[in-house]
Amino acid sequence: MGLTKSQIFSDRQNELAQIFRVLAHPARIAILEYISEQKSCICKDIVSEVGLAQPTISQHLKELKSIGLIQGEIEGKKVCYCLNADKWKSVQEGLNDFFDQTSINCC
Amino acid sequence: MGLTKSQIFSDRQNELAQIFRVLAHPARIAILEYISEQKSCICKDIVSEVGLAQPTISQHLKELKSIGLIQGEIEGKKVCYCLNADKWKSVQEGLNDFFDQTSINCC
DNA sequence: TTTTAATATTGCAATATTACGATAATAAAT
DNA sequence: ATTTATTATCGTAATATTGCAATATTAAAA
Repeated sequence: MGLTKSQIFSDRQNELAQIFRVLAHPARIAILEYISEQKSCICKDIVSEVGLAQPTISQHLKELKSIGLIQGEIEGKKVCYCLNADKWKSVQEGLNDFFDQTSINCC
Repeated sequence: MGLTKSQIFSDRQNELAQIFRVLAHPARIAILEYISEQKSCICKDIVSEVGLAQPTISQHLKELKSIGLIQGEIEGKKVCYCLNADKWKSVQEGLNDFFDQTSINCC
């Protein structure tokens, strides 16, 4: 079918999966790495750096914004993207909680 | 198109994305959590616990196995699944490296 | 105010993923 | 040997994702 049955899972499970999903594309990894390396993080520069078409990058940026990992500040006709440090930290902590709580209790 | 252009990204970026992709489904989160909670972790039990059809669970288990997060031991006609503790730890460390290295250097 | 530059949105084609019925494979139980 | 139980695989339908050309939007520059 292709339709994830989200309703049978807990909110926490769906939220975790959603975070993983946003990170589950090499272009979005590359964008995050590039943004974090640069002082200036203009969309146009991301396009040339990553090597995908501008609408494609814009779409990936939208997904990263959807969970708050990055934020875009409008500066004239440019948009300056940067990481959201607080969200970045809290996502990392959330994932660590998942890894820690899913302890080993093997057969 | 629907075809990720993996060749324009680094191995590391593709590998990270691949790990995130495998974790990016609530059923697989639920399976990992359930396996870790149980002493015995037979496929049939996962099917009743998670609430998806047996072929669907089998497919999800295959994906989790593909990156080594779980392993299945054949016991007669049953298969006993458990977490791979070493891989679990190394994946967690790899993701933490990514989060730490992607430092904040904002505009 | 027209042009130019930067970014977002829309529409669409192609591939990927999800889910499950049907069926195969395997091994224990009868 | 046949049946039963457990898991894996195949085939297929439906939804999701990826990527980009075309176009819209917005604001600076000329």
